[in-house]
Amino acid sequence: MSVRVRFAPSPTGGLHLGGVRTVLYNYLFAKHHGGEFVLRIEDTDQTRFVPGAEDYIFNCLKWCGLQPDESPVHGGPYGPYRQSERKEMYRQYAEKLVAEGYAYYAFDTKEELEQMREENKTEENPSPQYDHRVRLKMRNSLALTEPEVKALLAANTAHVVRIKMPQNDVVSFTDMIRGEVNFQTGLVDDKVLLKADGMPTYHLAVVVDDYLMKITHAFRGEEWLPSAPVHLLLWKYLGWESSMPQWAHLPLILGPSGKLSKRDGAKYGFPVFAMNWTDPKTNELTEGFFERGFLPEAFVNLLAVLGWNDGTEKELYSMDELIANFDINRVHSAGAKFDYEKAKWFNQEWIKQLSAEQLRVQVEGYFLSAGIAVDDIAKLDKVIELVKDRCTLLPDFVQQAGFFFKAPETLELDAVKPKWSDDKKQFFVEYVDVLKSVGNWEVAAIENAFKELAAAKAIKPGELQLPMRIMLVGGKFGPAVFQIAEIIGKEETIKRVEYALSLL
RNA sequence: GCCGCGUUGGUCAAGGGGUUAAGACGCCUCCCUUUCACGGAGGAAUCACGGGUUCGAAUCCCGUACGUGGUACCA
Repeated sequence: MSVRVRFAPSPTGGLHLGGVRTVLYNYLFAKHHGGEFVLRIEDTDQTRFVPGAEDYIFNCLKWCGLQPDESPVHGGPYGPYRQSERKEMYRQYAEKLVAEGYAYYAFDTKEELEQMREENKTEENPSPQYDHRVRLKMRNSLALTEPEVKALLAANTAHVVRIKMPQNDVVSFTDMIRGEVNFQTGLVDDKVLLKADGMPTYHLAVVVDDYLMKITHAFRGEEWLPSAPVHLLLWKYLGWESSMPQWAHLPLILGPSGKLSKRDGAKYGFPVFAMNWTDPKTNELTEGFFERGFLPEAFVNLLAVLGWNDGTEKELYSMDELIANFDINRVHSAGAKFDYEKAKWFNQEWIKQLSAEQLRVQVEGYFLSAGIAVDDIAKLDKVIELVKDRCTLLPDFVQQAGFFFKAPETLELDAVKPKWSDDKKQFFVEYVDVLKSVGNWEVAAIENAFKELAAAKAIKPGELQLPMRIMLVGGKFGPAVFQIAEIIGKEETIKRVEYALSLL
């Protein structure tokens, strides 16, 4: 049977690191086994609908190169892929469970539930559950008589369907990452399966949809582990046990102080979402890796090895290499703290690894938004190749290479002035004349002329190189000066030197 | 509180009874480079704690501590 996995986000906001990594592991596992990766939208909570969130998720996946084989926009044989559009499919299963005694109707109002929690609340038990200890005291089809229940139902009384968790049972399963995990059913509450509005909760929906969509392996975040016994029981009660997927609960990605939250981004200065997300209600912007100047190759790479390794020392992987090497059994069971410094290192490595041609479009984009026009693609490629070793994030190219296309607006003259002298000024005045007569404009000629003149004036060339650099570049950075002079051309070199001289 | 999961340098981590306990990021020193990087050579830094089991424990078992998640008609 072909491998089928799914990622099931709820479209309520930005897609953060952990979410992308969950998609990634799903995707890698599916592709490694030649299977399908399904994207299902879990939008059963109508109160949390956020416009734009679904499109946003697709954009992020596209940027990351993690395209689903089946989804609301890609289609597929098991649709619809939006749970809100599958609403009618769930009720029958909930009813079946009630009919067979595995679930029951509950008519408790919000107020009644609150009251129950309030009354049972003690210091020892700050969050009382709706479970076997209280269910017979509540207003549900277990506690009420049959005529009472029928009457309530006939009167269209708002009600939910809850699972009836066994009082004394142990549910266990083998997690692909953690091994055997056990739960005592009596400690788990009677989760709502079908809400009063007819929508299923996550618990019913995952089981029904995973079954209907023929999912073979279910990977999700560790936060789902505590409700796993509910899902296991549902598979069993619905009679689908033999087609239950294999589970893997992925470790959490932590921030500098505990669970990674979008607040950490603002607080510690690093992005936590894949792409920029602006909350339509609060207008609050949470920064994304894309906008920060990360390459998708690097983003995927760093996420892949945050919690997984193939047992070798390899750390840099292309998507194809990840697909070839990924093994869910080698995923760590412990949560991993996200390290932005290392994330930047991955990006730097990928910038070094990609060719100028592969970086060109993105670099040009940053140039354009910085007001730098690029007229010559061959020149751009040459420049990218020359400076990419000193760029960590894509916007760094503006600083590191912008001066090849546009004269620096400000010169860091403070780096020159302390050691400036009339002799040095005279040197540059004469050097400009020499440059004007250089016929063969290339590094060797420019550099030799420089050194010869310096020797003639008995000034160490090294002391003149920094001023020269500031004149051409504006600051103390960039590739070899004469290399820069060659690329920006004779006319421009002379122009920049003369301009700088006018300021000194 | 209860339940689940976890715990190897600051961070990511390999190793799963006998190792000088890999490697990477970051940090420090030096070399290269008369800029900044890249690159190269070194360095500091680790098995949470306590009991077992064993000739021998980072590795297996139990307990404790700590972290983290769950305990919603949210996912």
